[in-house]
Amino acid sequence: MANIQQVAKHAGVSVATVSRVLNGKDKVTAKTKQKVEEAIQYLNYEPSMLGRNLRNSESRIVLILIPTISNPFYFEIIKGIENMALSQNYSILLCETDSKPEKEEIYFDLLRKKMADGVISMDPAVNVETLKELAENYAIIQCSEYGGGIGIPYVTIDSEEASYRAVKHLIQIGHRKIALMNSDEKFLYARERRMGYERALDEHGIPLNGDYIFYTQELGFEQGQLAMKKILQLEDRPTAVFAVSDLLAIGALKEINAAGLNVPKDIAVVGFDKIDFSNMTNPALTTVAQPMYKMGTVAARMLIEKIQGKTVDSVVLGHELVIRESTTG
Amino acid sequence: MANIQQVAKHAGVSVATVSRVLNGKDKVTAKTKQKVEEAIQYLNYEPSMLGRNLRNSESRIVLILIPTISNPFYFEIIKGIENMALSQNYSILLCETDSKPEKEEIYFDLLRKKMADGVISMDPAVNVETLKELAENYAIIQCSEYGGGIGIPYVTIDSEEASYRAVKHLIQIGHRKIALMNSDEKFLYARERRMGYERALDEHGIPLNGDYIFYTQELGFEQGQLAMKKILQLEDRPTAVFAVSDLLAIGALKEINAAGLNVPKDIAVVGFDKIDFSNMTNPALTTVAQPMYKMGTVAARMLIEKIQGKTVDSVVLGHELVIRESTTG
DNA sequence: GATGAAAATGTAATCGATTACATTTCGGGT
DNA sequence: ACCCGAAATGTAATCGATTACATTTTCATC
Repeated sequence: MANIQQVAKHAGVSVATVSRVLNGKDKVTAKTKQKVEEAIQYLNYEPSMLGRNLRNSESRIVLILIPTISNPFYFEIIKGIENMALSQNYSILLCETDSKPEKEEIYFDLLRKKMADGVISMDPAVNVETLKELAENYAIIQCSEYGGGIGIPYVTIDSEEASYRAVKHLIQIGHRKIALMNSDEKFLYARERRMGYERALDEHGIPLNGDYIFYTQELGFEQGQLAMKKILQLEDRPTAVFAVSDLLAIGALKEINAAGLNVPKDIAVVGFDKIDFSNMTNPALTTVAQPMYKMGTVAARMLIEKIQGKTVDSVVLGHELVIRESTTG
Repeated sequence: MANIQQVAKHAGVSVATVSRVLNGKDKVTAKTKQKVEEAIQYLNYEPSMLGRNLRNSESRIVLILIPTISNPFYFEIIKGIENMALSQNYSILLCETDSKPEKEEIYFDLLRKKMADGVISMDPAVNVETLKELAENYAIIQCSEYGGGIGIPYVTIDSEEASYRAVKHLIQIGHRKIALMNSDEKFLYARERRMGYERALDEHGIPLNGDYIFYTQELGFEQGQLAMKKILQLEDRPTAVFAVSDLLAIGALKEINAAGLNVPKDIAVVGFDKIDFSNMTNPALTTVAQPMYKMGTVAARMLIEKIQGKTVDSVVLGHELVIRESTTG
């Protein structure tokens, strides 16, 4: 547990020289460098980031805000962020907010107290006012979800278009009675996905049926089951369901099976996100793939640039419809 | 972005007094306290943890080492750790090692550089030698996985007993040809689970059949599929499969379905861990529930006590067999 | 109002690094 | 041998808090 003073003393040089060897940007003679390195070896010295961070007024930590760790949707994004961050010597603090303002505040406080250099928010339920306020003084990027027009840079996909394509696929394979399992429209992406749904119907001359649109409070498996229960009770039962998350879709799948019906023969199902599990279900799920890893790396790069004081622009990434058994049997 | 000096000046007191108000343990007059609080308000002051951490030689961050974030097994444990940690004013840094020593080293370095106060390791592939060495100077707890007899406190379940009960359940509902889908026996828990399997067979007079034991490199879905493929090709096909992780079991499930066979009629399946998804499959999976949330809180409490210099003892928690459709239809 | 112990507050060292600026050393040219 | 600029190294301030110890204030008591 030696410090830089002791290393300097042992090497017979000043702390400045030790620091220079450590950081390697200022010049030191090969000979002194060796002396210092020997002392470091000998004393088993590891520079303390506490001292360095204070001096540099940085923590080299970035926060990732997610509503819950249980949604596999975030896995690849997080990996993307992590790898990019690590390559730039940042570590990531994963923050589960449970969509609760109290927990959100705990993590925002880390930012205010300089324990974190920036935030990547993926929580759609984040308090936009607080975020806007924080963005004036701190580096903040929104990833996947974004509040819309608040001047915080974001990286996301074109939800409207993705939704449009998913529904169009269902129409093209012959469906006309298509239910939409959406999340609460207080979220921008939910509104966008409904618009895509409507545009696809409209374009193919299918009248909009309000009874076919369902809203769920969260994007989980249970909510999917519940919504599907309601759909199955409709008099004029849809022949296809488009769910705005894979977990919802997997819930629907299970419920359809439980009712003794077949996917996709009786009801086709499309999900959204292409989480790992969408491939493990029976049948495998047709779904919209978001470029999650890329999204993560892009978000991380943007954040780091923001931290360095550069101005960064928002990014919209592409997506892809992955057609599997739940629509084509 | 005010600092404590400016607050002191503005309030007309010394920095010591401001610090006392901040920490609230030393006494200050109501009047000065108010003055200070007004100054804090006025200047929008937030104490910097960088300064505080340096002075206190702590980071108030704990590391969680997991092989991969994609295995839902860790969710509840992480939640448990997080909640306990937050309640004690610690934040958690989630570290995905991908079971690679290089990544492991990055995170261990954070510990050495005082960026973290302790580690909870859940990586079975962790380098035991390094861990042992680190444990001499730093607070380290092993959670769920443990290297065995290295003097690092751990919290886990009785794997042998859990495995025994799972297999016994299969025997009790009539199975005698039971395959074991195990992971590499370089891991202690894998050896223990095989022992439980053997004990159950032995106790019921069922001879051990080496052809029924399969080893997989990792505990994922694909490995489960692969192993199941091999099992299905056996001449004397087993009527039941016990997999040491739910992901393996889910892979098996999918493969059995793909072969046109029925679970549990043709082949019964038991998993291990009770991850969220074990309930979402069709049929729902019989599995061994580990008390994951509890495990997390216990591990976190142990770690914090270790950080505070106390000595802590290892803990073995209970488990529970959850019987669902994949064995009882 | 003087006294003194207790309570409140202040002073300054400290944690461990980085770095602007000052000083020393080096080496080439004459 | 001497001079001078460049290169290497050293000195000390700095980041922003906490806290041991010193000093001042308060107030009950006589």
